[in-house]
Formats: sequence, C-alpha cells, structure tokens
Amino acid sequence: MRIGELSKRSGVPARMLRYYEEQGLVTPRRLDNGYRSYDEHLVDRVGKIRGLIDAGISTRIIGDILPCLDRPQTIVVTDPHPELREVLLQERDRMTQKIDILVQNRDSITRYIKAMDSALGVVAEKTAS
Amino acid sequence: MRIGELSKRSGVPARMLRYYEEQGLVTPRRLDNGYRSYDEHLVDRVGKIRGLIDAGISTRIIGDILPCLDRPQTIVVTDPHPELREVLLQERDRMTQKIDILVQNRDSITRYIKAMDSALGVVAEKTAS
DNA sequence: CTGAACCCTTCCATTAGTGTGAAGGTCAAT
DNA sequence: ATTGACCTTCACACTAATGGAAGGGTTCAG
Repeated sequence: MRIGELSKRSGVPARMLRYYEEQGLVTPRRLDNGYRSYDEHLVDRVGKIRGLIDAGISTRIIGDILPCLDRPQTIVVTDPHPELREVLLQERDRMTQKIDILVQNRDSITRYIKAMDSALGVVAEKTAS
Repeated sequence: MRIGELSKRSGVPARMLRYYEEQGLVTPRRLDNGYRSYDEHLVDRVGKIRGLIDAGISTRIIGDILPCLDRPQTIVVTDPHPELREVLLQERDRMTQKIDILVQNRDSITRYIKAMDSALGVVAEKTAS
C-alpha cells in the first residue's frame, strides 16, 4: 500500500511515517515512480512505534528493540553477539521502571477520584436532605 | 534547603528545578537574599516529577495531576467543580494505556532474551561436545 | 580582604517530535 | 489535455526538555 493508505489505517500522519523511515524504523520499498510501498505487516509495526513513542520511548531506543517486537521472534535470534543482550536487558529494566512509576501514580489518581466522589456524595446527601 | 542541596538529594540538576518552577510544578519560598528555599517534602515531589517526565508525561499534565499526588490527599478534595474529575479520568486512562503498551513490549523483549539465551545454550552445548 | 563556592537572572543552543507549506512529478478520470 | 488526488523532496518553524554561558550578588573561611 502507499503512504496515504497506511496513514489512514494506522492513524499516523504521512509526515510521521516519512520521519520514522528517516529514523530507520520502517523501510518501505519504492515503486517505479518513487512512491513508497508498505506491506501489510507494517501496519502493526507502525502502530507499535506510535504506542512506544507516546509512552515516552525515543525512536533511537525503539530502533534498538524493534527486532524483538516482530512476531515470530524465533527466526531472528541468529545474532550471537553479547552487546545486544545487554542493551535489551537494560531497556527492559527501564521500561519496568516506567511501568512502576505510571502504575503508582495512576493509582494515586484513582484514589483521589474516589475521594472526590465520596466527598461529593456527602454533599449530595446533605443538599438532598 | 537551597537549590543546590535539593539538586544533590533529588539527583535533578538545578537548572531543571528552576524549569519546574517556571512550569508551576514547584514554588519554593524565597530567602531575603532572593535564594530559593525548598522545604523537605519537595524532595519527594521533585522525585515524582522526574519519574513522570521520564515516563513520558509532560509538565503540563503533571501540573494537572500534581494535587492528587501529595499525601494525604484527603485534605485537598474540597474542589467540587466537575471539570477536574474529567481531566483526571482522562489522564488516568491515558496512563493505563501507556502501561499496557509498555508491559506488552517489555514482555516481548523478555521473551526475545529468553529465546536468545536458549539459542546460545544450544550453541554452548554443541561447542562443549 | 580576598577567593571559593554558592546563588541569582537572562540569554542562546540543541534535540526530538511534529506541523505546514512550497514546488514539482504521477496518474486516473473526465 | 486538463483537473484533482496523490506522491516526491526540501525547508522553515514550533514546542518541550535540557544544557550552558555571561554577568553579577552572597556567604564564609582563611
């Protein structure tokens, strides 16, 4: 498919798709006229990229971990240099840390909302009486 | 305490502490000489801010949710306008979404690492034989 | 008193991720 | 053959987060 369709289907502006290409995250083939041609599985890929960027992962990091994200992963394991493993462990830990912080703060927000609600509940009871 | 000590204790550059102030996330008192004076509980606060920024939450959003994050929250609930509740719900959902994406991708990384390890394990067995 | 180590404010620079627009090529349909 | 929708590259600009320097006070220790 061409860039417009991918843009529509993934919800990502064409501008950004070109940017991701520039950053080495997607490398579409080119048609004879120079148009980019994406194949099907890149829809998912782009979705993943967007999610990760929204979650505060930089394109550089995403580039590092992308090989792990394409199913099935069992094919790509033929890379026995130990650098990669370290990078992945480190990035996994960073993600875990972000997750913990987000969970913790989200729960604080949830508690706060509940507190608001019960406070308003009291008010409602009083005004109803 | 003054900015240098807070910087050391929180691990956040003084430059950034001034920036957070500019964004309305912390408002230290001022000494007679104009120096910023932070009190104890801001150490935690700054830590939280850093965590959230690292997790991809913008200072604008952080400003919105900060009131929920200071323990104990029960004091601050005296704000019965319904706008805030919507904002909080929305932000909580965004955080949940980020969490889901991070968890999912972290698990992919973990699986990939395991696959690498078992592949290398096979190699090790072969070379050992 | 002087120097070191703080602190202040005010700029300017950089990077990443975006938005937007110009100037032009391709292509299908009228 | 022209129109309109799509594509190309290039470029300029914006925001958020951050780094850093310049120029100038304050405090304290020697």
